[in-house]
Amino acid sequence: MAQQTPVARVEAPWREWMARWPTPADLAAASPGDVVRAWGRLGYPRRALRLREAAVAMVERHEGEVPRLETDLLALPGVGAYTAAAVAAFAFGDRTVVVDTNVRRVLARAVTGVAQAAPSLTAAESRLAASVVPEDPATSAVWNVAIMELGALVCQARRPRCESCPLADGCAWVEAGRPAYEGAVRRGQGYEGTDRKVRGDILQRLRDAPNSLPRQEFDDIDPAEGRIDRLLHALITEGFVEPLPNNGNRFRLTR
DNA sequence: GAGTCGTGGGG
DNA sequence: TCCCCAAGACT
Repeated sequence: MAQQTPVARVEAPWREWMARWPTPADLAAASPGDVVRAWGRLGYPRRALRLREAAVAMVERHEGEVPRLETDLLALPGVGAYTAAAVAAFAFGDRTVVVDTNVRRVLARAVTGVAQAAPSLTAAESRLAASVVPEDPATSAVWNVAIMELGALVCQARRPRCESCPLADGCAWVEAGRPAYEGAVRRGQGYEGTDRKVRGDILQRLRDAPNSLPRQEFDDIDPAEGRIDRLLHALITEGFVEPLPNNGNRFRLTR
């Protein structure tokens, strides 16, 4: 849930989710529509589908348990390098190299001396991150938590709190006078008028509908000819939506 | 490797 | 108001 979504916004939906589906087997038994509804407006709803698929995989391949090995975690749907390392470290205390946006920013500043990390993770960053994780497993687990929290709470993107930072002494960025970022500009995401916005609007209506909706219910979402149908069918292909078996003009979240 | 994929809040 | 950014993953 926290992939690309602020942790503070995740907490409430996460608690409800865990109360409803405490184990992988519980989640695996839910329908795609149920999990997409419970996901609500957290964003990137395909994460909800993948989380459910991961639960299915855990039941099938890991006796309903969350696997401990990073390689097994990586093989789960929706689990990439960051999440696999994070689960192995935070849940099991193993020595992994956790590199998320917070860790990247802390290392960019404290070690490399620049205001922010590159737009996407580079090989050099991965090497740097690996080189600073302590060898001892127990110590490394604490390290991973600490550097990530430091980035989230102190070494923040918009407002670095260098006054209260334990690394301020010896921070390369502070020593350089906190120079502004001069690198490739992250391309603006943009949202209004994009496919993502329209997809989001379609899904929101389907989440809010207790049962199914006729195709015309989406007409006012976007004026472009054919766009609604194109995106609606993409959502069907991706497993979010299904047409009613006996009426192809009505749609609902997948049951 | 660049594009795509949601949504909301803080500066 | 607008813009940036948020515990990334996948194609």
